[in-house]
Amino acid sequence: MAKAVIRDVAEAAGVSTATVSRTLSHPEVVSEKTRRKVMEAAKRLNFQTSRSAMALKQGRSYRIALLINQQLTSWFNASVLMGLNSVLQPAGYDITVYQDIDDAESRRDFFETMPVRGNTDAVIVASFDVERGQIEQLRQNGIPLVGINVPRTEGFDASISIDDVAGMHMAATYLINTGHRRLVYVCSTTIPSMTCSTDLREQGFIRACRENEGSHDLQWQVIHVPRNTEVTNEALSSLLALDEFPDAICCQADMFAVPLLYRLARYGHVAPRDFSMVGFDDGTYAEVMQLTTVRQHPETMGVVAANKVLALINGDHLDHPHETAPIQLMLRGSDSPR
Amino acid sequence: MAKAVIRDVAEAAGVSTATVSRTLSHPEVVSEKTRRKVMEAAKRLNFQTSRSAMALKQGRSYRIALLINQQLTSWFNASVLMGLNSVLQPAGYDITVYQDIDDAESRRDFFETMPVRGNTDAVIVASFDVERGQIEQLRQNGIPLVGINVPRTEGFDASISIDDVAGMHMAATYLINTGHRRLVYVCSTTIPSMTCSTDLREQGFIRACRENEGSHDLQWQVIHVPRNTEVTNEALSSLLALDEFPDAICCQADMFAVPLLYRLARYGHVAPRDFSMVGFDDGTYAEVMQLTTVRQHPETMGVVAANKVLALINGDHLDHPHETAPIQLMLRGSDSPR
DNA sequence: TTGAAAGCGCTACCAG
DNA sequence: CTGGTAGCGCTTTCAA
Repeated sequence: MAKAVIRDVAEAAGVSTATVSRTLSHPEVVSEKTRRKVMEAAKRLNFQTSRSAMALKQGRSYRIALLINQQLTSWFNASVLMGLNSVLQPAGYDITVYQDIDDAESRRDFFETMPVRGNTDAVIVASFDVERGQIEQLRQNGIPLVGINVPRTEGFDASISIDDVAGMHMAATYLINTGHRRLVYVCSTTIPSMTCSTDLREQGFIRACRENEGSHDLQWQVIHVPRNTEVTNEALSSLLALDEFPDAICCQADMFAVPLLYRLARYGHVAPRDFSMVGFDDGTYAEVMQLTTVRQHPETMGVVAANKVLALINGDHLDHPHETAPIQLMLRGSDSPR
Repeated sequence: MAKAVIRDVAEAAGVSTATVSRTLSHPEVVSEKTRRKVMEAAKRLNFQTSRSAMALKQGRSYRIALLINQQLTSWFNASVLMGLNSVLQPAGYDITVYQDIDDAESRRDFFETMPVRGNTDAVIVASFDVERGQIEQLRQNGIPLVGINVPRTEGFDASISIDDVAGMHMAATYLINTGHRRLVYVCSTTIPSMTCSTDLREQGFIRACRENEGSHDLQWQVIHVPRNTEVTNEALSSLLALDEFPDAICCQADMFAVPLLYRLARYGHVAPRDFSMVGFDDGTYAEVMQLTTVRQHPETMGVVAANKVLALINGDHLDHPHETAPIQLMLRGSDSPR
C-alpha cells in the first residue's frame, strides 16, 4: 500500500479531489453523505495530506523559528520548546530551532541569512533582546515576532514574560524581612551587546537592598561569575573567600543554587542552619533539593506564546498581545528566619 | 522588498529559472560567468529557495520525526535533540518531536495516524523499543528507521547505542573491587509493554553481584521506585528503612543520585565518608556534585544518528549501520574504597 | 453542494 | 552549458 494521494481518495470515494480537500478542511460545507464516503475512503487508504503541497499552495511554510541563546539543553529552553511543541505540533507546525544566538554577531547572522523568507511563518525569541533593525526586516516580510521573557516588548507583536526584576526583588525582600542582614547575590557576568532577561534580576536584588539599608544595618554585595568558566567552582571560591560568610545567598538561577547548596555543606556551611539560600526558576531538582526559589513556568509560557503565534499567523486581533506570566516564591527548606 | 522567488532571480540575472536552480544546487555544472551573475542576483534579492516547493517537487518532506518517551525536558532527550538539530537543521531538515510515547498505546497511536506518509523522511526512535509490525509499516513506505539507545537493533536500519548492561556492570564491579559489600541498586519500575534502554542497566548490576557473591560475602538488593510518584522521596524512605545502611548505592540514573546525595547527607549518611554513590549518565550537575558516574554522551549520539539518517535518505550504503557508543566511568568524589 | 481547473515555487528531464 | 516545460499534491476560486 503505497502512499495515497488526494486523487486516490477521490477515486475511491467517487468524488472530485476538490471535494476531498473540502471534506478534510471544511467538513461543514459538504453533505453528510459525501462526508462519510470521503472520510471512510481516507481512513481506509491511510491518507495524510502533504504538508509541503498544502504549504506551497497556501503560501505558508508551516514552520516556525525559535531563537534561543545558549543551549537547547538548558532547563528553560527545553521547557519552552516543550510547551511550544505541545500546541504547534498538533497544529501542523514544525519548529526550527536556532540555538546559541548568544552574541550580537550570531543574531545578525540569523537575521541576514534568515531562512525566514518563505520558510518561516513566525519567529519566536526566547529570553533575549532583538535589535530594532532586525525587527524591521521581519515586519517587511509580514512575519509575526513573538517574545518569551524578552527584556523589552517594544517591536514584538506579542509576548509573554515574567517580571524578573519583581521576582528577585521579592526574594531579597523576603530574606531581609525574615531577619537576614548579610546578603550576597550570585550571578553570571552579562554580555554587553546582548541583554538577556535573567540579567534583569540583579536590579531587583539591588533595589530591595537599597530600599532597606536605611532602616537596617544591611550589608550586601553582588558576585559576578565569569561565563564560560567552571561557574560553581568560581562562585564557591568567591563565597568562601569572603571576610564574613553571608547569612543569605540569592542566586540568579537554581543552576547556581543547587550545586552550591551541596558544595557549601561540605565546607561546613549548611543551609538553612548557617545561612539561607534562595534560587530562581524552580527548575529540575529544586523541589527535591528542598530549595526555596522563585517559580516561573516556561512550559506554560511556551503554550501561551504558541497560541499567540497561531492567532497572529491567522491574522486575528489580539486583545492583550503582551502578557506577564505569574511567578511565586516557593518556600521550602533552604532558608530559615534569623 | 517582498519575498523574492526564483523567477525574480532569473530575470535579474538574465537567465532562466532552470539555470538559477542549477546554480544553487549543482554549481559545478554551470559556467563560471553565469554562476557569478546568478549568485550576485540571489544575494542582492535575498533569495531563499522555498523548502515546500523543493520538497513537493522532490517527493520529500524535509521533516524528520523524533520519537521520545517521557518529556522533552529530560537531560537525555534534550541532549539528543540538540545533537540531531546541529546536523539536521543545517541540512535543511526540521525535526518533528513526538513526546511521551511511553506506553504501547501512544506508540500504536503514532504509527497509525502517522504523519509519516508523505510528511516524514525518516523516523528516529530514542531509548525505547518498537514492535515488529510497526517497523513493517515504515519499511513499506521506504522510510528509514534509526535508533538511539534502543534495546534491540533488530528491524532498525541503523542505530547508535551504548551498552547499558556493560555500563552498569562496570560500575557495580568497580564498587565490589574497591571493597564494598552491601550494595543497593535504585531504579524505577519498568513498564511491561515498553522496554526502555535504561531498564537494561539493572541486569548489569545483578550480573556483577552474582559473579562476585561466591568469592565475597556480598549482600545486595534492588529497590524499585514506582513511576509517577515523588521518586526521590520514595527512594529515600526505602533506603532509610533498610536494616543496615548499604556501603554502596548504584543509581539507574544521575537523576536519582544527585538528590539522594544531598538528602541522605541530611540524615547523617554522607558520601563518600559513610557510603559510596555511583550514578549513570553524567548529566546536568553530575560534575559539580562531584558524582562518580558512568558517562554517556547523548548529544554526540544525536550527531551520529543524524548523519546516518542523512545517508539513508540519500540512499547511501552504510558500512556499519549499527554502532556502539563509548561509555566511561568518571571517577569523582562520591565514592571511596572501603 | 460539487466539479473543473489554475497555479503555488521549484527541479529535472529533454532539446538544443 | 543553458532554456523550455511538465508536474510534484494540494487548495480555492468560479461555474454549474
